[in-house]
Amino acid sequence: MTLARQIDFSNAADVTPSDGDYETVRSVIETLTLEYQDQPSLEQLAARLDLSPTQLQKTFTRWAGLSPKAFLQAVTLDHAKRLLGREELPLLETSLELGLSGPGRLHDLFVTHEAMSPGEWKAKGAGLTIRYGYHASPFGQALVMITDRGLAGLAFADAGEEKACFEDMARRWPAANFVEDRSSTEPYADRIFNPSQWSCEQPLRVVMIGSDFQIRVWQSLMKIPMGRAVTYSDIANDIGQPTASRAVGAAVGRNPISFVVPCHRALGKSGALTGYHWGLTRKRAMLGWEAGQV
DNA sequence: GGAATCATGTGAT
DNA sequence: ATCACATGATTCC
Repeated sequence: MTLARQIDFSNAADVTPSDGDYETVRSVIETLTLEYQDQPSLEQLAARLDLSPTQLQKTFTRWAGLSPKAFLQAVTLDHAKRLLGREELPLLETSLELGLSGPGRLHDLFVTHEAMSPGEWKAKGAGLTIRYGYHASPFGQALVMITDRGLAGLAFADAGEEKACFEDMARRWPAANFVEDRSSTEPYADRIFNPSQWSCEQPLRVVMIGSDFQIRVWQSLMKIPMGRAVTYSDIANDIGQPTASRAVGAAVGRNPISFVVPCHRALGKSGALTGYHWGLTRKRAMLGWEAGQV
């Protein structure tokens, strides 16, 4: 069973599922954004990947729920600015009082989150057992990390980079004890990347391990609904430190639970995608993919 | 308009 | 102390 198949629950019936979708899609997005000036045609893109134009069209649409053309539109500056939603203040203000560990509806994937105490954070994960495993996802190989209190980390790796990806994550909690255990991380992966399983009856448990400042930033990110976006300075305002937008950027960048904590919905004030720890292409992919999940 | 420049908070070394 | 940042506003051409 492939994740690509699970995700496209709307019209999966007439397509052949394939695990390699993200590779294809990634390459198309990269080309499209790198060379958008020469507007490469579907034929040209397909030729480079050794696919027929119709194959490519189908693969892409199955993945995103959006044709390549519509996708491109969904990740332009223009569209990003719309996502930012001029002057409709409530976005972040509304759900301000969530508290640290109360359950709540945080973006469209229902999660409860709790934060590690400052002491636990300072211990750098000492005494903590973290189980991890790799799973296929719409955005490449996903590295899932869990503790007995819930999901603690989610990272992405392109083929061959799994090792580096793991080390990147493990560095964050150097004193923790890591155990590979694919079977216990699998349910999390299933759950996260399958929108039809997003429900509040059994919320996804998430545990945030980070400094006080980082946790405030991440909680703020959780309030951004799917299909919307905010700027780094919006977040700075939300946490009551309006001049700290740059620090916010740094904290967003260190978010260990990418996608679930929707750090890809933070944009520069101009609407430009300014950066992403796991690659700008992936940030575009996530934004476009979400645009197709309506 | 766009490049260069500065003020800026946080966390790692 | 110092430094690198997924920023943003200002100030020059």
